[in-house]
Amino acid sequence: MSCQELRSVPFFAELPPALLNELVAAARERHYEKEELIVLKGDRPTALYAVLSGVVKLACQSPAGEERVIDLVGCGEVFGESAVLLGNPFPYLAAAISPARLLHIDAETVLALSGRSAQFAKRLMIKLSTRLYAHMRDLEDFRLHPPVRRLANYLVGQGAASSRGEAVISFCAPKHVIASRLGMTPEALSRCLRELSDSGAIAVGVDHVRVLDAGCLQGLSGAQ
Amino acid sequence: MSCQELRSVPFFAELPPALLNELVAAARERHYEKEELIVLKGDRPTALYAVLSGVVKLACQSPAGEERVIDLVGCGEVFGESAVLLGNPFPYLAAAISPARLLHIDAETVLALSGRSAQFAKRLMIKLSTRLYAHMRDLEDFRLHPPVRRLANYLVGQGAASSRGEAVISFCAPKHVIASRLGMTPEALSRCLRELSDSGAIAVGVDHVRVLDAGCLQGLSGAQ
DNA sequence: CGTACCTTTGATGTGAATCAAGAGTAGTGG
DNA sequence: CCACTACTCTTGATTCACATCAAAGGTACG
Repeated sequence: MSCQELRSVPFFAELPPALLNELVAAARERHYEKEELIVLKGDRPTALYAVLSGVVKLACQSPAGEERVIDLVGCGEVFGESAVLLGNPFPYLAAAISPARLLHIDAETVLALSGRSAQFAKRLMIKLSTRLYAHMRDLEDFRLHPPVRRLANYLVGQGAASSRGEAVISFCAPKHVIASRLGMTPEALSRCLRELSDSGAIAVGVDHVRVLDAGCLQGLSGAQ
Repeated sequence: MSCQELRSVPFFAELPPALLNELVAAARERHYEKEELIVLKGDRPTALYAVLSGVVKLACQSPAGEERVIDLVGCGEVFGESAVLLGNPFPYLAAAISPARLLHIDAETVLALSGRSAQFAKRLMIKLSTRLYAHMRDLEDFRLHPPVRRLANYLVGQGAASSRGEAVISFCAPKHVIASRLGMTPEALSRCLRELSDSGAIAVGVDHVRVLDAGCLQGLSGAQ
């Protein structure tokens, strides 16, 4: 583990070298196979996790055992901070969707640093607040937007808005996982994609979407 | 404004006197009428809010203008921290449900203190994490539990579990507001209350619920 | 006492889940 | 290289839970 690698994760990127060294000392790298579990719902938090490569899903499970994907966390992202800070059991399960390399950063160290370094505390506060905002958007989406609009929102959020020409968004997971993330069944996602493609806003490929009319998408997605 | 009053808000209760004095200096009290707006969705955050008395609803609005209650914040609670820390526009609207007294604590001061005091930063991190956990539970509820179960969860969360005898839970807002908070129509809430009362778990009063069989409620609510 | 609002109850409608095939797309082994 | 199997994805038919609509109690307040 090198400082270099740690700096590739935006969450850590701007921290001063002294802190990075402490974090590196508290970190260990681990490889996960496709579908391998990382944490179970209810586990005591022993580490903060950073995804170096691959994709990880966070999900909750119904009593019947079906699972709903809460979020997909990709390369360079971090998860588990709130559990570590609170010391509460993880409220969700985490599992690798593809083969993945993760960094485990010892919970004790994170906790200690959060008390000792104002800069680190600041990063944590910003990360927590950002996550909270994201969750609020999700909750709002679920509570007042129909599936098509949730899909449009998702595509816009994935960068459909960025280029004015034809942006291409590739799915980081099989469609049924994306469907679950968006709170629908695979069948529903399929129909929503078709609806958007019929309206000319997008062209659907096997594992990607080509954005033809970003304006239309954004109109649907409610962004001004 | 006195330190005494500030200390009545759990969020501030354990802070050292020096900090409390700074906070008091940055605080001003304001009264709101029933239904008066406190912040609009999209407002720049100018303060952290603490509820001294009354009840405040946080809500989002659909394009059509109907609103969905995200949370009800009562006496001794605090809201707006994430907006202040991030400096992002408020993602929801806040309005008094009943006549209310609020404390506005200047955003600049909050921001400055969060950088200067490890203790204050810690409180903020814990508050943010706790809120995140609450949101996760909400999202889970919406995504995989039917209305009756959401109601049961809510009642248990309100303290139905505490006493083993007959707990009484009084609604802090008119039923249609509670209904919105629980993601249902007033009609649906009415039917859910009836269902629980028919099953003998609760007895429904005008503005309260008497819990007769906490075990049954908790069984429904999924808590072990 | 009457008006206005909140709540309950019943009848109806609809969006999305579920159920059930079928079509496309890999991976495997002959 | 081509069949064979196992998925994943799409499409259509059906069902169901909840929202919506409509109207009738209740309750509070002037």
